[in-house]
Amino acid sequence: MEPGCSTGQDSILSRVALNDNKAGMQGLDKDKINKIILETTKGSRFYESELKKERQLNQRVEKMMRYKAKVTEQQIQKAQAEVEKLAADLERSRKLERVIVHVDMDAFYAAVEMRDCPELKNKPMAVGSMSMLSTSNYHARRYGVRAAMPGFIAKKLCPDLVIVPLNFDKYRAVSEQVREVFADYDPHFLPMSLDEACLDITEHLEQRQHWPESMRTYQICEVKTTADVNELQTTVGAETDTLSPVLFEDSPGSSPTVPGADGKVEVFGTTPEEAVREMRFRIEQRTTLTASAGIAPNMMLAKVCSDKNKPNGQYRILPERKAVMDFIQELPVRKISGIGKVTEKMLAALGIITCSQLGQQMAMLSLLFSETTWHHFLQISLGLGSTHIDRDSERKSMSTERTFAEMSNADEQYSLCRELCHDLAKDLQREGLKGKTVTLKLKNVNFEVKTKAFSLQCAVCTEEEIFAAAKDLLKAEIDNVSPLPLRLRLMGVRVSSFISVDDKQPQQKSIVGFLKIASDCSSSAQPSKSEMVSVLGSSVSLTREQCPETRSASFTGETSKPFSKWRTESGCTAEPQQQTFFQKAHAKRLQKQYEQEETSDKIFKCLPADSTNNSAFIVTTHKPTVKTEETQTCTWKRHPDTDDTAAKADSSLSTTNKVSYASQTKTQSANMLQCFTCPVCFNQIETKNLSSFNQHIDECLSGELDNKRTSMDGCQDVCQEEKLLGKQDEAKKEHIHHKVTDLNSGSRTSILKRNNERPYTSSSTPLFENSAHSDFRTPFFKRFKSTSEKSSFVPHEAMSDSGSVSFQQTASSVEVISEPLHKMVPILTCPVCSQAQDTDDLILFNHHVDMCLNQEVLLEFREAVPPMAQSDSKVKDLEKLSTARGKSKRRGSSPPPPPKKTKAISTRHTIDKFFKGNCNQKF
DNA sequence: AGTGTTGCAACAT
DNA sequence: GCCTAATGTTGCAACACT
Repeated sequence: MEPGCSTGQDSILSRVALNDNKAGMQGLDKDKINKIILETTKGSRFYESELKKERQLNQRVEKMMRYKAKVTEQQIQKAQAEVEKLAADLERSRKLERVIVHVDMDAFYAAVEMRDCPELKNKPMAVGSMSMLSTSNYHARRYGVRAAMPGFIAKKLCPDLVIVPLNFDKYRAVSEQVREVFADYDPHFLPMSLDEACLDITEHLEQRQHWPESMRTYQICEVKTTADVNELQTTVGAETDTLSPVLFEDSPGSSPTVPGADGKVEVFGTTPEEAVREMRFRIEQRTTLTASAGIAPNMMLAKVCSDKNKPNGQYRILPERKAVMDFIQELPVRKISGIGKVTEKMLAALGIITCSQLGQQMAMLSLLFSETTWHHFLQISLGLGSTHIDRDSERKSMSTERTFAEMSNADEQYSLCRELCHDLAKDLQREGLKGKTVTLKLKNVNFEVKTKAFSLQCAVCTEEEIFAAAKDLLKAEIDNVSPLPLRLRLMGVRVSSFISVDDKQPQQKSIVGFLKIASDCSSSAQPSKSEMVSVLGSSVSLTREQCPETRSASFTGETSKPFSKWRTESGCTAEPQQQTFFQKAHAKRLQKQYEQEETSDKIFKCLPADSTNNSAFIVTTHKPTVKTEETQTCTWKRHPDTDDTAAKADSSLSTTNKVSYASQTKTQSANMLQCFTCPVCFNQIETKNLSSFNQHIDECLSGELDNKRTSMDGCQDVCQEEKLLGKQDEAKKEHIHHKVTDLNSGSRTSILKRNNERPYTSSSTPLFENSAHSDFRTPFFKRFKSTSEKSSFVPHEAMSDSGSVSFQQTASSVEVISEPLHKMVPILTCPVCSQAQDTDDLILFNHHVDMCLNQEVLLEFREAVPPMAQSDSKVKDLEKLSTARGKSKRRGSSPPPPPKKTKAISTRHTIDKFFKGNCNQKF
């Protein structure tokens, strides 16, 4: 046996054996079940693979223990001080006022199948295939059959098991019904998966206090499943006494739907428990399916609570520190979302099983685990979690993968690869996504998984483009094992690093490209959604030919006609289908687009007017050949507790020359009056349907409105502004003025300070070393300041020389932002016409630039635009690909990626949903 | 040489 | 005989820049 391989049967059992950490699985004959599982699985390649993983994990544990043995008392003391300090900080920031609810449908897929096929109700059944089960009903769980178990093993455990194939369309439809109920309690609820969601019902509860009883009264329609469940309880209960008492018994807060109650009414109270009981009642009435819920002051606790009284039950942790700590004390760490098999084992090796033990060993944990990880542990031990439900997390990647019987033939492998690329391309195009990284995932017959990624210069979304990269990665792997065949059991293709609106210059259909009739270089038949968004968001993109003498200076007014050198980068152009685009677009996309613009830290915005009428001038310059990015951003970050109309001005000068105009309008719900910003004339158009808005744009494009709107003088704009403001409430008007004032009073220093508030995107390389604490740990881990400390520092860009130069350049072009303007009158020079503007009002100035820019765009358009040089970057990608075999290539220091904002609602659980952080260990 | 950035692999649900 | 599929986050090391 090799060193560190102490894995015996007991150890491997933790991997392959029954995991009864699931509702309905208590009191089973685990030994008997495990014996069957082990007999079935032993000797298989899967088993061998699990053994290998187990050995690796054991080695990790041993390494950790060896390090632990070397830790000195002095180190522990020092660490203890740090832990206590952070704990005190965290304690101070504890928030108990939100009422967070986590709802989880009971055995969802199985319940849906049982509902639709009554014969299944009293049989042990599972949903999935012989290869893998997704879930099982409570009958099947009595036999040890559970989710993530292969069907063939389940059949050994329960020969009568009925396996029903998955039917996602059906589950999606039911999920939609459930979500409609959720939306009544929190319109911003966060779906975690088809059967799970997190809600913040704080506001609902406030309103509910004033509701008359009639609004809390529901008529009971008898739900058959309840009767059946009761029947089931009797039946199953008769079979075994070990059935969990909560399994089929209504818990105190559970659904009031009882047999014989048909036609009666049920009145729900105003407490959180009553509101959640009502929600579950309504779900059951609507779908005849039951749900369980957890109510707590944060998401982490709510998630744990929802499991507490499963099925068909609920549990609440009162919003008091003591209640939280009492709940946490004896809670096994494995119950916490984010602590998996590996972490559980690592902690168990340290004698940590419960959350209170976790708290007791924090000093040691801080020495053994990375900063992120131990911070996460500390939060758990204090019962802290996220109190803010963020629905805006966007999709980061998209992939498709397939498992199959052994495939060793290279031709077949390439053909499958192409097939996967085809499917993925379709999915990407459906969601309008393009990404720069293509990853190939391979699993060989020994269950060894390997992923190989390749980053392209150009974002891709077509089958050919993806396949071009994927097939090379595959070839590299085939060559690697040659002359032996590559024996695969799984292949997957993923595309990630989605480009943001700002980033997609080389491919983005500018309004010019969009209007130009030309063939689509990307061979993508359909315009992507992002493209639609970019048009809808009125994003006009021009790219200037690289021209050093006009770079940067163009914004200072030193160059007389800087924009004359701009041309469109519209290699990917579309048919003039604007009508179709607009018709297809949903108002939400406009909103999303605005948010994208707002959160991008690589844009310069003179001033967004307000949240409902947001017009911003964005200037970024990039010089692709220059390695250092000259970017400086000034951000007025939205305070989380304030309203959503963040006053914000970002300035940046980086090195590709790019000007884009973006304007966005916050929209209302579909059939309400909506306000759109015309991408041509920038007028605010109020309309109930997009068609009339489209018509308006058509008119603008045809020049009719263009002619009508010849004046660019401030008066007209003021009138328009006033007109608009008149339609908003006074508060918003006030807000605009406030923002202008805020901008004007911002001195350079204050801007830099505010810049610190810019949220840090996650970086594996911390920015600031904590010398005070790093001394004794640095050899093993890089130690850095805690997040809270980081925020008090000036961001690295702000401190860099190039950053300050860039800032000044920016500042000189938009003096409004850089000097204490309440003391001086700014001179605003239009970067398009180079004329000094006789106004200090940024709104007016923006309007002027909008118009100038627009004139330029239309002029360019009329003069027929040369095709973009996108092919250059494609050639580069090909060259890069050809040299990529077997070894990863590092890219040069290109500008950091801006926050990726693509549309998506994550339907997966992520640790981050419950905390901020992950659990990767150092060992 | 020190530090920031990027890509990959591992680990999580 | 047979052990899924999709997606997110982080640590670490290699690379690039100053």
